[in-house]
Amino acid sequence: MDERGGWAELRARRMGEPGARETYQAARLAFELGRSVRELRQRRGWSQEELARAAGMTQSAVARFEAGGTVPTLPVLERLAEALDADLDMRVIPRPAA
Amino acid sequence: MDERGGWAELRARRMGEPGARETYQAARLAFELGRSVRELRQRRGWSQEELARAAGMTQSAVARFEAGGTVPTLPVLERLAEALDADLDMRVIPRPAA
DNA sequence: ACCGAATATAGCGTCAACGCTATGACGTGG
DNA sequence: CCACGTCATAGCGTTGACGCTATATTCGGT
Repeated sequence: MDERGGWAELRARRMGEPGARETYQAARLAFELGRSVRELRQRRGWSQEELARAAGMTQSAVARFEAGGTVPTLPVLERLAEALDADLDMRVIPRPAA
Repeated sequence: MDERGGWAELRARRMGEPGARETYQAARLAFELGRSVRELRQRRGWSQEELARAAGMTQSAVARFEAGGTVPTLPVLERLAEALDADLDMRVIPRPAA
């Protein structure tokens, strides 16, 4: 029954929980951010540990983040972006009033 | 000596602390996000309390956020954006390799 | 000056992200 | 098969965002 535990499981459960639509969105965002960071890292040929060092954290933290295990905070995102020579762009964009 | 305390003070101190450049950036981001949210809210003619209700929180929470008193988390940002009929856009943009 | 609405602060309990160390799982080259 | 590098998990203490209630401050209107 897919009882492997771990972050993937955790994430999946969060996304599935009803009534947590916003949390769902946040988890989704976290996941996508994780993916793009991983991509940038690999493009540089860096190991998680190298990135971790550059961003001032440990390999496990990077792994957790890339896997979408937790919803990251802005400071962490900022540090990762910085380490990857990237900019963290965030904005609240009003939807076109129908 | 401007010893009024409060979030503005807190924020200013954070931005000023040396060695915390990432935290500085995060605080800056938080501040700007707060401003844009406030703008959207006012454009709608909403009070903090109205927005708070729509976003599932209290007036004080909205005030704290708009003032940049704390670095907000993704779920909170998501809920605020949702309440304001807006989308939260985030991406890690690699700087053009010089 | 008074009143009521809107906003800013304060103080506090709770909970999840963060950061760490250690270890497991996986793969590859010797 | 074994050593090694990389990534995934686990467990745990610390810290700060979050959410609340209550109160202070500000401001416009009468």
